[in-house]
Amino acid sequence: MKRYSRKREAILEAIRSTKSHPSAEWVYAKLKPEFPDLSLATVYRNLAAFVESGELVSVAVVDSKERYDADLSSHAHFICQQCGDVSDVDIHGSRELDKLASEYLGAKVERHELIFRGICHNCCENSDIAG
Amino acid sequence: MKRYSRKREAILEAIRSTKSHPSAEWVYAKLKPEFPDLSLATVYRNLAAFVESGELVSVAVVDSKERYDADLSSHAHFICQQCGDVSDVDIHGSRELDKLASEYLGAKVERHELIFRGICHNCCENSDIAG
DNA sequence: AATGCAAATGATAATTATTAGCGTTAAGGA
DNA sequence: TCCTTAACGCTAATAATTATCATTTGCATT
Repeated sequence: MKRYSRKREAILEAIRSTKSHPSAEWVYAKLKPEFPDLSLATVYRNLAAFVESGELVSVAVVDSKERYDADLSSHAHFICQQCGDVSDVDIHGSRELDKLASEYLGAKVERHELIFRGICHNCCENSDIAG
Repeated sequence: MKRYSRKREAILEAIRSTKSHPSAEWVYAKLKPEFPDLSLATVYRNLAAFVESGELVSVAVVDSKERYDADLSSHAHFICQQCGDVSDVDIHGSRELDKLASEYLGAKVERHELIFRGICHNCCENSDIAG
């Protein structure tokens, strides 16, 4: 039977509170002050459970670290190759695409993800100054 | 100065020889018989160098393992969530998309990747038999 | 309120892909 | 042939994630 857990709730809320698509480590650091006895394992455990249950989505792995998103609407992402920042791109993927791919492959296509890569606005400016 | 290396050539050729989008480990296993003194570190080193130089592309990380592609044309991929198989989907991404995202973000968008996820044809059939 | 069961947790050891360090080998210009 | 150093093999190190297990705690039942 599934039981209530204040920490679990806080972990979900932490992801929901930001558009930065955080990592497990980020969540841990954010909640540690409020929950001094929080264990990193609990963060990993709950994040995995939330992805499993569909309440969170894994967006990408950036610098070897998995990044999560609580925004379940179909949208694209941009990843800065310099600073690792992950941001939303409001281009909505159509179910049509999944259908197209499904017919092409003869597979059961459940979803797709669209990821742009490049250098973000901030990093562009900074390299301007440096260069 | 860059020097010739038979092993390096073989590593690139191994990736080029298949549409399976192999991992470093796969390349190592494939070449080990022909090069008994091949080191796994050499495979990793050369794969990273090829990605750096643009001769290979990193497609995705599947089951914690990085997967490579020698097909540099812009195309999408499908990843089976059951068996980890990675296959091509001949939907070509347009430069228009990158431009759109670039304007949306004010960033320098270099490329994008489109990844479909689901259950591949084979795994669908097998689960039919099993169920 | 006390009790009992199993879910949830904390702490930490284990796992594992990848990278770094370092001494050796060998490509290829002089 | 000699010399420089790129490329290599070997292996230790790194680091994110997972597994293990003893303890804690939510909550249904008494």
